[in-house]
Amino acid sequence: MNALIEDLKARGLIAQTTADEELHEHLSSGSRTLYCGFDPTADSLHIGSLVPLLILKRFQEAGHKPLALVGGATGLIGDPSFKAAERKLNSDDIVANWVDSIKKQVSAFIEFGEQDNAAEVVNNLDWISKMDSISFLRDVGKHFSVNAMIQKESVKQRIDREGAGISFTEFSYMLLQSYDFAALNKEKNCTLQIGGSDQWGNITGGIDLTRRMNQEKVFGLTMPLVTKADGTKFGKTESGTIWLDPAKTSPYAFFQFWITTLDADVYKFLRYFTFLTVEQIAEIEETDKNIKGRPQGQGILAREVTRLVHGEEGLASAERITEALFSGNLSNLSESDLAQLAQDGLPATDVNNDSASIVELLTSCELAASNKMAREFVNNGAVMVNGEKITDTEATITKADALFSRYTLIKRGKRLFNLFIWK
RNA sequence: GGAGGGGUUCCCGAGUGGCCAAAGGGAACAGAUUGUAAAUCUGUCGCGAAAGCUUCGGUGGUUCGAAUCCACCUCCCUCCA
Repeated sequence: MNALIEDLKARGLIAQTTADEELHEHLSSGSRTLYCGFDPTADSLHIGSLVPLLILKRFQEAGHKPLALVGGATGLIGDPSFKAAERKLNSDDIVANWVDSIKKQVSAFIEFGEQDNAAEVVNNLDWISKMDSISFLRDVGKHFSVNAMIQKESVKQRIDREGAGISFTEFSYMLLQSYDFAALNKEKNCTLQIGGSDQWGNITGGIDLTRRMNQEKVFGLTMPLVTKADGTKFGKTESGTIWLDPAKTSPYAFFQFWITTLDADVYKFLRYFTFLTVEQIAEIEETDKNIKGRPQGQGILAREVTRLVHGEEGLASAERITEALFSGNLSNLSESDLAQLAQDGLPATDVNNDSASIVELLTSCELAASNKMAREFVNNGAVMVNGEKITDTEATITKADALFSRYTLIKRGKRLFNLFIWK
């Protein structure tokens, strides 16, 4: 039995593998090369890609060589797997830009350098763009049966469902990804592909193609889809997707995302998203069972994952804001603390007058979408100004009332803040 | 190329001339309760203080009145070739 696979199993991180026993043997008998693909569908990855990224890292720590494939070519096509509808094509230059930013992000998780199992980032545009359409159809396409392809669960809803449909472009996606595996096997002796469970069809396609083109036996491993106990979608909040790019989701917002993890999910997420051992996590869970009130799991999860993604500094800034806003008294904050909060990525807005109505302030930032909503929030008692509840919709906030004549901190609801800076 | 079916407010989806800012569900938001949970209960959920205004793929038309009828355009789907 292979220790790494056993650990992944214990963490619940394995959905399916091909040739289970042979895979154990394969990984135990030497340093292997594996890859995972990341298609550029935006200028940043989001936390949905965190599980595969961390698994690449786990493999590397176990002595294997990870390849992060950025889909410069496949990103131009669009993966139809389990997607309800055909997607819009993005232009070459946009995708090329995305490839660059995603390359950088991916690089933060795995070690490069001189060691034998140093990571590499590859781009499938490098080999796919070299292939002409005749070779594609003769050398790759000939190995695929359309009969088999339309049977794949991943495209079923597009084929069966009334009102859906799939273009030849997206239908061919599987062939490109399959060819990636064969090409990486040939060039880099890559023998394992990992991915989310939605990639199973594409991965097995690649395994078959590699056997046919290269006469090589290669393996696949998929991770389960990350789900939440309440059935809502993982990775989204009221303010949208949680990105890995700190410019798109601040370390503070990122930290907050994890801190609000449901009790029912937190230990599972600790196993998925941290490098704490399963034994350590079991201990945390055991301790939490015996304390009344707030469990410690969410805090540990938030700290571990924020450190992994944003480093010690990002974690420190996230914790500073969290500490200031959620533990007790705002009046304890010094002027430099307040200045630091804005620096650390707490949403902040400049105000150019000496006074403004509460409604104006709320609508001038993300806290309220319209005057109507702003009034409703005030009426509901959802608005706090510098820690004091405001219930008068006509209230005026002045510079003179500001903390240090400069800062007004407004809270809407349980955990949404905006700092106003008077000029 | 031919025939047919569609595009409704964040999503799904009802609505075929006035009672429609538009059913229902989901998501979301606020309050109570709590642990910055869950569950539950209450309220909100186009804009506007209100009068009212803007919306049902687009443009134009019929009508006292249109999401609903007509014309053209556009995008999507299904089947046939």
